[in-house]
Amino acid sequence: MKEDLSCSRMNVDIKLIENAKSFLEQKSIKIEQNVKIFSLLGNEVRLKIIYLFLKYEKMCVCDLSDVLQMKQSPISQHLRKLKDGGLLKSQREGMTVFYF
Amino acid sequence: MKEDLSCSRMNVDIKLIENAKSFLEQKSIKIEQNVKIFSLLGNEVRLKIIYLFLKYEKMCVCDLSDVLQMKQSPISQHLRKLKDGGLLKSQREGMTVFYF
DNA sequence: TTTATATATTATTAAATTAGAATATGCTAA
DNA sequence: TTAGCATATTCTAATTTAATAATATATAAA
Repeated sequence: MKEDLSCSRMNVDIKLIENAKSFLEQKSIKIEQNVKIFSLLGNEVRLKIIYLFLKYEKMCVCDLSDVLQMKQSPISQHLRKLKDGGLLKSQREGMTVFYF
Repeated sequence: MKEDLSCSRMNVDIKLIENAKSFLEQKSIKIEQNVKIFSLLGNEVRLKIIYLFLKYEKMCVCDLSDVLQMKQSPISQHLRKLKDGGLLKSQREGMTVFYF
């Protein structure tokens, strides 16, 4: 065990280290899921989109493009990521696709 | 106004667009702060560190290095980011620096 | 003082993320 | 059918992020 330690300190709590490792192992799925969600929200454009939906219920890609003053392409890409991450849904109404 | 629109749709709700813009403007500081926090948590190593501190109160850089099985340098850098972001504090005890 | 240990910082490189341009797809209406 | 508009996808360039290696700093003990 000792060979794996990063520091040669005398008073290492090996129990703690092993305990902590298995704790992370247990939580690994939850952690991965949360990393995904946090990294989605950790982008300014995407967080703005989420804020907008908390207030406005639904908007189309054009609306978001106008509000955020960005090209339609990156907006569409961000929306896809949010949708893939389960944070948004979409619904087509004629030519227009609404997200909510 | 119309020239700024990304799409030439007929039934744009200009009021909505303008309202949404100023809404984001109002929230901009909060949004920026939250983006920062979310992006800190949106990294697997950093989120694991936070999980560990939710359970173990305090650990030193060596402990984290052993638990996460990573070199001391990246751990130290992640800790600094978390500290800069206000999510952790540190305290030196002799040669050892504890974070909590 | 010198030596050893824990942590921090800096520089470099590799990988991931992002915006925009170009193009493709899907729907509607003429 | 064709034309036009909204959205999606793909590709590329620029930026950001992260890990490593090397070096520096800080503390403690000999």
